[in-house]
Amino acid sequence: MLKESSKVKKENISKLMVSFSDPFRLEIIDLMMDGEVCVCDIMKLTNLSQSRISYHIKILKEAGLISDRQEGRWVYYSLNKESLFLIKDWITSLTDYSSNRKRCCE
Amino acid sequence: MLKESSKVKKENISKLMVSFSDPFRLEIIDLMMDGEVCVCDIMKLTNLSQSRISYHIKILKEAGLISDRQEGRWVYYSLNKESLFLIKDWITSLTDYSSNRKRCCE
DNA sequence: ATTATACATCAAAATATTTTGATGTATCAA
DNA sequence: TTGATACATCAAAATATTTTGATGTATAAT
Repeated sequence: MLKESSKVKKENISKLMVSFSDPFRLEIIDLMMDGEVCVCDIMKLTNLSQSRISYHIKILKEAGLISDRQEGRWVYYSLNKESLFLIKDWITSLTDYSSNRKRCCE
Repeated sequence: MLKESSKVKKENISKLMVSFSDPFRLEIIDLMMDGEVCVCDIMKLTNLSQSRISYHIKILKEAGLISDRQEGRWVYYSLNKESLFLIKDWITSLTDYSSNRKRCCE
Protein backbone atom coordinates (compact mmCIF):
# COMPACT_ATOMS: atom_id res chain seq x y z
CA MET A 1 0.00 0.00 0.00
CA LEU A 2 1.21 3.51 -0.73
CA LYS A 3 2.36 5.55 2.22
CA GLU A 4 0.48 8.58 3.52
CA SER A 5 3.27 10.81 2.23
CA SER A 6 2.63 9.78 -1.35
CA LYS A 7 -1.02 10.87 -1.40
CA VAL A 8 -0.40 13.94 -3.55
CA LYS A 9 1.59 11.90 -5.99
CA LYS A 10 -1.26 9.40 -6.12
CA GLU A 11 -3.71 12.09 -7.19
CA ASN A 12 -1.34 13.08 -9.96
CA ILE A 13 -1.17 9.48 -11.03
CA SER A 14 -4.94 9.31 -11.14
CA LYS A 15 -5.22 12.35 -13.42
CA LEU A 16 -2.42 11.09 -15.63
CA MET A 17 -4.11 7.73 -15.97
CA VAL A 18 -7.40 9.37 -16.93
CA SER A 19 -5.54 11.36 -19.55
CA PHE A 20 -4.30 8.08 -21.01
CA SER A 21 -7.74 6.50 -21.03
CA ASP A 22 -9.09 7.77 -24.33
CA PRO A 23 -8.08 6.18 -27.64
CA PHE A 24 -7.87 9.53 -29.41
CA ARG A 25 -5.64 10.92 -26.71
CA LEU A 26 -3.42 7.88 -27.11
CA GLU A 27 -3.22 8.68 -30.82
CA ILE A 28 -2.26 12.26 -30.07
CA ILE A 29 0.35 11.10 -27.56
CA ASP A 30 1.62 8.70 -30.19
CA LEU A 31 2.13 11.59 -32.63
CA MET A 32 4.14 13.45 -30.01
CA MET A 33 6.67 10.62 -29.84
CA ASP A 34 8.32 12.16 -32.90
CA GLY A 35 8.60 15.57 -31.26
CA GLU A 36 6.56 18.71 -31.06
CA VAL A 37 3.26 18.98 -32.85
CA CYS A 38 0.68 21.70 -33.24
CA VAL A 39 -3.09 21.27 -33.50
CA CYS A 40 -2.99 21.65 -37.28
CA ASP A 41 -0.51 18.77 -37.48
CA ILE A 42 -2.84 16.61 -35.45
CA MET A 43 -5.79 17.63 -37.63
CA LYS A 44 -3.98 16.56 -40.77
CA LEU A 45 -2.73 13.32 -39.29
CA THR A 46 -5.91 12.18 -37.54
CA ASN A 47 -8.91 13.79 -39.27
CA LEU A 48 -10.31 14.86 -35.93
CA SER A 49 -12.06 18.22 -35.78
CA GLN A 50 -10.22 21.21 -34.37
CA SER A 51 -12.37 21.71 -31.29
CA ARG A 52 -12.29 18.01 -30.58
CA ILE A 53 -8.50 18.08 -30.62
CA SER A 54 -8.41 21.18 -28.44
CA TYR A 55 -10.63 19.43 -25.92
CA HIS A 56 -8.34 16.43 -25.66
CA ILE A 57 -5.24 18.61 -25.62
CA LYS A 58 -6.72 20.46 -22.67
CA ILE A 59 -7.17 17.26 -20.70
CA LEU A 60 -3.62 16.14 -21.45
CA LYS A 61 -2.33 19.56 -20.41
CA GLU A 62 -4.31 19.67 -17.18
CA ALA A 63 -2.99 16.25 -16.26
CA GLY A 64 0.53 17.59 -16.73
CA LEU A 65 1.31 15.09 -19.46
CA ILE A 66 2.15 17.65 -22.13
CA SER A 67 3.73 21.09 -22.25
CA ASP A 68 3.01 23.90 -24.67
CA ARG A 69 5.09 26.59 -26.26
CA GLN A 70 3.63 29.37 -28.33
CA GLU A 71 5.40 30.74 -31.39
CA GLY A 72 3.41 33.29 -33.29
CA ARG A 73 0.07 31.83 -34.21
CA TRP A 74 1.18 28.31 -33.50
CA VAL A 75 1.17 26.43 -30.24
CA TYR A 76 3.58 23.53 -30.11
CA TYR A 77 2.79 20.64 -27.81
CA SER A 78 5.19 18.03 -26.57
CA LEU A 79 5.31 15.22 -24.06
CA ASN A 80 6.38 16.10 -20.56
CA LYS A 81 8.98 13.50 -19.72
CA GLU A 82 8.82 14.10 -15.97
CA SER A 83 5.22 12.97 -15.90
CA LEU A 84 6.09 9.90 -17.88
CA PHE A 85 8.82 9.03 -15.39
CA LEU A 86 6.35 9.55 -12.55
CA ILE A 87 4.04 6.96 -14.07
CA LYS A 88 6.91 4.61 -14.78
CA ASP A 89 8.01 4.80 -11.15
CA TRP A 90 4.51 4.08 -9.98
CA ILE A 91 4.18 1.06 -12.27
CA THR A 92 7.57 -0.11 -11.04
CA SER A 93 6.39 0.09 -7.45
CA LEU A 94 3.52 -2.21 -8.44
CA THR A 95 5.75 -4.78 -10.10
CA ASP A 96 8.15 -4.76 -7.17
CA TYR A 97 5.80 -6.24 -4.61
CA SER A 98 7.15 -9.51 -3.35
CA SER A 99 4.79 -11.19 -0.90
CA ASN A 100 1.99 -13.38 -2.06
CA ARG A 101 0.29 -14.10 1.23
CA LYS A 102 -3.42 -14.72 1.58
CA ARG A 103 -5.28 -12.47 3.96
CA CYS A 104 -8.78 -13.47 3.04
CA CYS A 105 -11.58 -13.27 5.57
CA GLU A 106 -9.69 -14.33 8.68
CA MET B 1 4.83 6.60 -34.15
CA LEU B 2 4.14 2.95 -33.39
CA LYS B 3 4.71 0.49 -36.20
CA GLU B 4 1.91 -1.38 -37.92
CA SER B 5 3.06 -4.56 -36.23
CA SER B 6 2.36 -3.17 -32.79
CA LYS B 7 -1.33 -2.45 -33.42
CA VAL B 8 -2.57 -5.33 -31.28
CA LYS B 9 -0.32 -4.32 -28.47
CA LYS B 10 -1.62 -0.79 -28.77
CA GLU B 11 -5.19 -1.95 -28.25
CA ASN B 12 -4.08 -3.81 -25.15
CA ILE B 13 -2.46 -0.64 -23.91
CA SER B 14 -5.66 1.27 -24.47
CA LYS B 15 -7.72 -1.19 -22.42
CA LEU B 16 -5.11 -1.27 -19.69
CA MET B 17 -5.07 2.49 -19.50
CA VAL B 18 -8.84 2.63 -19.22
CA SER B 19 -8.65 0.10 -16.42
CA PHE B 20 -6.31 2.48 -14.59
CA SER B 21 -8.55 5.49 -15.12
CA ASP B 22 -10.92 5.13 -12.18
CA PRO B 23 -9.89 6.19 -8.66
CA PHE B 24 -11.59 3.20 -7.04
CA ARG B 25 -9.82 0.84 -9.38
CA LEU B 26 -6.55 2.50 -8.45
CA GLU B 27 -7.43 1.85 -4.80
CA ILE B 28 -8.12 -1.79 -5.54
CA ILE B 29 -4.87 -2.08 -7.49
CA ASP B 30 -3.14 -0.45 -4.55
CA LEU B 31 -4.46 -3.15 -2.22
CA MET B 32 -3.11 -5.83 -4.51
CA MET B 33 0.43 -4.52 -4.11
CA ASP B 34 0.59 -6.51 -0.90
CA GLY B 35 -0.44 -9.73 -2.64
CA GLU B 36 -3.65 -11.57 -3.34
CA VAL B 37 -6.97 -10.20 -2.17
CA CYS B 38 -10.53 -11.40 -2.37
CA VAL B 39 -13.65 -9.26 -2.78
CA CYS B 40 -14.42 -9.49 0.93
CA ASP B 41 -10.96 -8.10 1.71
CA ILE B 42 -11.63 -5.17 -0.57
CA MET B 43 -15.04 -4.63 0.99
CA LYS B 44 -13.53 -4.41 4.45
CA LEU B 45 -10.69 -2.16 3.37
CA THR B 46 -12.59 0.25 1.15
CA ASN B 47 -16.25 0.29 2.23
CA LEU B 48 -17.36 -0.13 -1.36
CA SER B 49 -20.42 -2.30 -1.98
CA GLN B 50 -19.95 -5.85 -3.17
CA SER B 51 -21.48 -5.41 -6.61
CA ARG B 52 -19.59 -2.21 -7.11
CA ILE B 53 -16.34 -4.01 -6.41
CA SER B 54 -17.30 -6.88 -8.69
CA TYR B 55 -17.95 -4.40 -11.46
CA HIS B 56 -14.52 -2.82 -11.15
CA ILE B 57 -12.83 -6.18 -10.76
CA LYS B 58 -14.45 -7.26 -14.01
CA ILE B 59 -13.00 -4.29 -15.86
CA LEU B 60 -9.54 -4.93 -14.43
CA LYS B 61 -9.82 -8.58 -15.39
CA GLU B 62 -11.01 -7.91 -18.94
CA ALA B 63 -8.10 -5.53 -19.43
CA GLY B 64 -5.77 -8.33 -18.39
CA LEU B 65 -4.43 -6.39 -15.46
CA ILE B 66 -5.37 -8.95 -12.82
CA SER B 67 -5.62 -12.70 -12.60
CA ASP B 68 -7.99 -14.76 -10.50
CA ARG B 69 -7.71 -18.05 -8.70
CA GLN B 70 -10.65 -19.76 -7.07
CA GLU B 71 -10.33 -21.64 -3.82
CA GLY B 72 -13.60 -22.92 -2.46
CA ARG B 73 -15.97 -20.03 -2.08
CA TRP B 74 -13.22 -17.46 -2.37
CA VAL B 75 -11.75 -15.93 -5.49
CA TYR B 76 -8.30 -14.50 -5.04
CA TYR B 77 -7.24 -11.65 -7.28
CA SER B 78 -3.71 -10.51 -7.94
CA LEU B 79 -1.84 -8.18 -10.24
CA ASN B 80 -0.69 -9.59 -13.53
CA LYS B 81 2.92 -8.53 -13.77
CA GLU B 82 3.18 -9.15 -17.49
CA SER B 83 0.59 -6.46 -18.16
CA LEU B 84 2.42 -4.08 -15.91
CA PHE B 85 5.64 -4.68 -17.82
CA LEU B 86 3.77 -4.11 -21.08
CA ILE B 87 2.70 -0.69 -19.89
CA LYS B 88 6.15 0.08 -18.58
CA ASP B 89 7.66 -0.76 -21.93
CA TRP B 90 5.18 1.46 -23.69
CA ILE B 91 5.88 4.39 -21.37
CA THR B 92 9.57 3.79 -21.91
CA SER B 93 9.12 4.00 -25.66
CA LEU B 94 7.50 7.39 -25.11
CA THR B 95 10.34 8.71 -22.98
CA ASP B 96 12.93 7.45 -25.43
CA TYR B 97 12.01 9.72 -28.33
CA SER B 98 14.93 11.91 -29.23
CA SER B 99 14.12 14.33 -32.02
CA ASN B 100 12.51 17.63 -31.33
CA ARG B 101 11.91 18.86 -34.83
CA LYS B 102 9.03 21.10 -35.81
CA ARG B 103 6.81 19.88 -38.58
CA CYS B 104 4.09 22.44 -38.26
CA CYS B 105 2.03 23.45 -41.23
CA GLU B 106 4.68 23.46 -43.92
C1' DA C 1 -32.26 -30.64 2.69
C1' DT C 2 -31.56 -26.08 4.50
C1' DT C 3 -29.10 -22.16 5.29
C1' DA C 4 -25.21 -19.03 4.96
C1' DT C 5 -21.31 -17.23 2.56
C1' DA C 6 -18.75 -15.35 -1.44
C1' DC C 7 -19.20 -13.61 -5.45
C1' DA C 8 -21.33 -12.62 -10.34
C1' DT C 9 -24.77 -10.56 -13.16
C1' DC C 10 -28.54 -7.67 -14.47
C1' DA C 11 -31.46 -3.65 -15.62
C1' DA C 12 -32.50 0.95 -14.39
C1' DA C 13 -30.99 5.29 -12.67
C1' DA C 14 -27.40 8.48 -11.80
C1' DT C 15 -23.50 10.65 -13.33
C1' DA C 16 -19.52 11.78 -16.27
C1' DT C 17 -17.29 12.25 -20.56
C1' DT C 18 -17.16 13.31 -25.31
C1' DT C 19 -18.69 15.42 -29.56
C1' DT C 20 -20.57 19.08 -32.27
C1' DG C 21 -21.15 23.45 -34.17
C1' DA C 22 -20.94 28.17 -33.09
C1' DT C 23 -18.50 31.95 -31.47
C1' DG C 24 -14.31 34.32 -29.47
C1' DT C 25 -9.37 35.87 -29.38
C1' DA C 26 -4.76 36.62 -30.86
C1' DT C 27 -1.48 36.84 -34.54
C1' DC C 28 -0.05 37.89 -38.93
C1' DA C 29 -0.17 39.20 -43.94
C1' DA C 30 -1.94 42.13 -47.56
C1' DT D 1 -7.90 47.86 -41.36
C1' DT D 2 -9.49 43.86 -43.49
C1' DG D 3 -9.24 39.23 -43.93
C1' DA D 4 -7.21 34.83 -43.01
C1' DT D 5 -5.10 31.50 -39.94
C1' DA D 6 -4.45 28.92 -35.55
C1' DC D 7 -6.34 27.83 -31.74
C1' DA D 8 -9.53 28.20 -27.34
C1' DT D 9 -13.98 28.12 -25.27
C1' DC D 10 -18.83 27.39 -24.77
C1' DA D 11 -23.43 25.23 -24.32
C1' DA D 12 -26.25 21.60 -25.91
C1' DA D 13 -26.64 16.98 -27.52
C1' DA D 14 -24.88 12.48 -27.83
C1' DT D 15 -22.75 8.82 -25.70
C1' DA D 16 -20.37 6.11 -22.16
C1' DT D 17 -19.42 4.84 -17.55
C1' DT D 18 -20.67 4.04 -12.91
C1' DT D 19 -23.76 3.05 -9.13
C1' DT D 20 -27.58 0.80 -6.99
C1' DG D 21 -30.43 -2.74 -5.46
C1' DA D 22 -32.26 -7.07 -6.73
C1' DT D 23 -31.58 -11.60 -8.12
C1' DG D 24 -28.68 -15.71 -9.48
C1' DT D 25 -25.11 -19.38 -8.77
C1' DA D 26 -21.76 -22.17 -6.61
C1' DT D 27 -19.65 -23.80 -2.44
C1' DA D 28 -19.76 -25.35 2.03
C1' DA D 29 -21.32 -25.91 6.80
C1' DT D 30 -25.28 -27.67 9.85
